[in-house]
Amino acid sequence: MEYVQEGPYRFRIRREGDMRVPGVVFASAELMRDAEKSLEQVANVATLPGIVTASYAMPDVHWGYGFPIGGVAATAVDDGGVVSPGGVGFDISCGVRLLAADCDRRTLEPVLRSLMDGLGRAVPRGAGPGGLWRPGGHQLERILAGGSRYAVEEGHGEERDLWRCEDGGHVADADPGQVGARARERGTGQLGSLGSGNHFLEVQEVTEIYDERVAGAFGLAPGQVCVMIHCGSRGLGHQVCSDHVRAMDRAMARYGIAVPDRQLACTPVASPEGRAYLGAMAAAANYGRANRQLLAQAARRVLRREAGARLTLVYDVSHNLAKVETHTVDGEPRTLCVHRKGATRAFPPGHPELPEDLRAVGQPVLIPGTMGTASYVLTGVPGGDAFHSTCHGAGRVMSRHQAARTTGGPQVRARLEADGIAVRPASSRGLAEEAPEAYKDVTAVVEAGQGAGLCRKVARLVPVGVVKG
DNA sequence: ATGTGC
Repeated sequence: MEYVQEGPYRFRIRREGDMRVPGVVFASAELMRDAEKSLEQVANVATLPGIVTASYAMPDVHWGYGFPIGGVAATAVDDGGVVSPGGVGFDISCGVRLLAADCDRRTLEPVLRSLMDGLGRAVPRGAGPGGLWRPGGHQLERILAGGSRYAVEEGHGEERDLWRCEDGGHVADADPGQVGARARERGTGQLGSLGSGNHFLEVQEVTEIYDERVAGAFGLAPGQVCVMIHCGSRGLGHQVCSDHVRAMDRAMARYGIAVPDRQLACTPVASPEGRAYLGAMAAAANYGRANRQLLAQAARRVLRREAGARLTLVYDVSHNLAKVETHTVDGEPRTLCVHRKGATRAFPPGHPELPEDLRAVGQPVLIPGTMGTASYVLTGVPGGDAFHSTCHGAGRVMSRHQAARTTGGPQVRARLEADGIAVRPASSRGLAEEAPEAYKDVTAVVEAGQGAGLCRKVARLVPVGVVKG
């Protein structure tokens, strides 16, 4: 796939063939070498009906189901624009929650071992069922409609948490009726669990602040202990995606839509199938939000008991979601369905959807690294391209299989512990698959995002202890 | 990501 460099962190794939818009990749020249493998997918997305401006790729882009992971695509709702489950991904509303503790790393040191043991016991993880709260009666229905808001109403959190959640903790327009029986069955036994793969709960330390004013508004200071949670909607989201991909695949032809890859199955946002998917997706997103809310409560209990520390929510944001938003296109305000898959919303200062106490500084953007490396807190910037979006993490360079062949669980654990990082893994193989060298350099990814004018660095956090899915 | 496959 051919491309031209347009700036130090910007590359363009020229519009040709069935592409309706060009492709734009935000990356350094070095990251572009990894990105090259998924440019075909960036170009395929550019053919979708109603797509506006460009098919975007973030610096951590890699191959995904239909759409690349690290892709952003917006379609015009009033102009036949489509919605595609592949543009959200299987793990609907997968995202990150960051909590700040009222203590620093030094005070934690003497209790670190018992703290990690406590977290290891308290946090359900790994493949399959097992969660903190098995919803009974109409509770699952309420979770699908109410997300974190309902979890807090049921006593799993503080009212203030909701101020610091994207969408106030629950996505409006959820339609639980579009979540099938199988998805519900899978979801009932997994609420309040990390899952597996790159999902984790980490105890971290703030080691660097790049912007004191913004960090202060986020509630972050040097040396401070934080807890970062990265997880999604488990089997429920996965089943919702599978069910609606199948339905759209069957319905697509009736709308006269042809796509270069079946995995791009889509129908107009305004079609019954499009509405059904968006309603089910919002319900799965609410399940994902409640999931992170419950895990945060478990972390709070353990930190209180083992370290006498209190956790305050910094923010909770998804990096797998489609949302109907208003953006200016060619000088006109347009209603767009913005697909962010492995891409994080990054609203700039002054955005009306931000809570009042964050309005002056912008939205916290939470970027999880790998087990052995740093994570970052960023903020949105004025004029940010790609419909106010940026990267979502390091992004894989090695397949799971390749990583497990290269190293073993015990080696990964030994290396991390030599670096002073305590590990509580779900499985040894999983640990090997998640070896830091299987990922890109998260620092290079974040630098490229900032260089491209998509976001700005606020703080760097390093792992102290990892509870691994 | 995922009861790691249709």
